[in-house]
Amino acid sequence: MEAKPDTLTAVLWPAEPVRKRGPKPSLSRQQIIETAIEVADASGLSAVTMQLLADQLGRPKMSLYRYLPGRDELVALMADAALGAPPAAAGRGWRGRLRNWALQAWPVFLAHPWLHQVTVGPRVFGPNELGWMEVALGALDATDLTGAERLDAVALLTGHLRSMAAQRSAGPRSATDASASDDIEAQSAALMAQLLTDHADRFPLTAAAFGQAQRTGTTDQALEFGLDRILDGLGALIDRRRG
Amino acid sequence: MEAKPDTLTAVLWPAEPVRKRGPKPSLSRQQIIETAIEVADASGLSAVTMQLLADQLGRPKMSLYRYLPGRDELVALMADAALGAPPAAAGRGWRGRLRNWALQAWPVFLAHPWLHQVTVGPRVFGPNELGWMEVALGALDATDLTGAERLDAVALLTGHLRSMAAQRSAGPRSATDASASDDIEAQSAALMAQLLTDHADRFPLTAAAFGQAQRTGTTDQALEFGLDRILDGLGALIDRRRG
DNA sequence: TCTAATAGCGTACACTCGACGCAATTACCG
DNA sequence: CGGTAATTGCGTCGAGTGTACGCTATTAGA
Repeated sequence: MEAKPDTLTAVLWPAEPVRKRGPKPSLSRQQIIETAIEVADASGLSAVTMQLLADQLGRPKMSLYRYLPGRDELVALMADAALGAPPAAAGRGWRGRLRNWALQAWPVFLAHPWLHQVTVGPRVFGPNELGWMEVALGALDATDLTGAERLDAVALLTGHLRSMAAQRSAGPRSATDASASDDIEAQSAALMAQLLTDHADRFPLTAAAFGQAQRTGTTDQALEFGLDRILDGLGALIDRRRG
Repeated sequence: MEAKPDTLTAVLWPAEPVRKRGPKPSLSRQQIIETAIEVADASGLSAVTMQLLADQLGRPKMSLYRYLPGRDELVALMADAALGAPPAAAGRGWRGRLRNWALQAWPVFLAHPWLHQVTVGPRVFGPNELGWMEVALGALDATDLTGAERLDAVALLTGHLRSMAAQRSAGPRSATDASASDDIEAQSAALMAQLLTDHADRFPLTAAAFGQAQRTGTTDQALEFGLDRILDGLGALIDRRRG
């Protein structure tokens, strides 16, 4: 129920493995995490239930608690595992590297539609998430930005990524079918269109912009739009600092 | 459990009030929403339970379902009510107006630490949320941006606001005490500092940036940093379009 | 071989949201 | 001024959820 930062740290940053005495575990933490990620990818994070997970693994429910302190810790482990190892830095200059970094993170969020609602707010970072951050900060290493500015810049980028990822996949839904990603976005757009035609007098600008955008824009364009705007803004600051 | 777009629309955009025949309701939907917002502000969104709400109102639990189809609809109504009526457009030029718009939305997110996790993803917009969007689009009305670009620009801004709001208040926590906002952020920072000193060899850039930032940066600075970067980036595009 | 530590996991318990249906109340209409 | 019909109040119940606790079986180390 409650947040347990110390337990989360202990789980995400495991200490030395001690020699065991008792019987051999018939399951592994990695196994649980992997199937949990599969379930979450297919049916949403709310479908990741200790009961379902145990059924999937062919064990009784309570046996899972030998490997994990609780569900919160499982989710944290899922997030860091789903993020995966950070990519190698690639690209020309800070801008190219940062852009590549974001474009490499994007498919990760698309592959795990629940990831954006978990990598948010004050939390305990896992090794992989810290690794991604390290790579992003590496892109800004040659600039004259201060430490706080670099962190803020990376936070701005990740915030945009998460925001766009949220647009793709619904929030706390428990979708049963896998074809929900496009459906939900299209369904939401249709509903919005209906709403705006019904109340076009109260929201004329929104109705006009939406009507025009519906023929041209997609979410991928929104991603690139925000990305380029952020990079432009960062570029202006970096140039100002250097000059 | 499931998402019900049509029900949400019916609740958020109520039709004409029909004349009633039966006994007079002893509660009102507005009353429920208000106390639900109070509970959420004080103890987090997860504390908003039908049971607790009913206790707070001095009624049995099931009586609430006469006023609301279910919890999802309640949360949607809470969100639109907490957002409140949009502010009047104020400021010089598109930049001043957009900046004011964001700075007026910010305290709303701070006052309702759960709002950021609800105004996310494909969803049914309420009247107030659409009103806010209309005002933001009004700021860009004099520019040469296309409809899609204007929507993307507003989405970029709101994404940043939500991201910063999430940084302040924890995610799905159920904080008991009210002094959690500063505590959690400080606690998280301390934990991050500990983590980075423990593994400074693996994440040297992050450790350096964080150590430098911890003495200077706050979350309010991060908000303004991202805001100014976004506005700079939008300005570059707008100037390019005009020239 | 004996012992001590560990894994497996059955049985609770305290919660959650919500479906259903009956009884009481009140407004409308003849 | 009735009688009818619709609406509210809400008790009961079921299907979920996470997890504390403690007993038994197993196995590595002394």
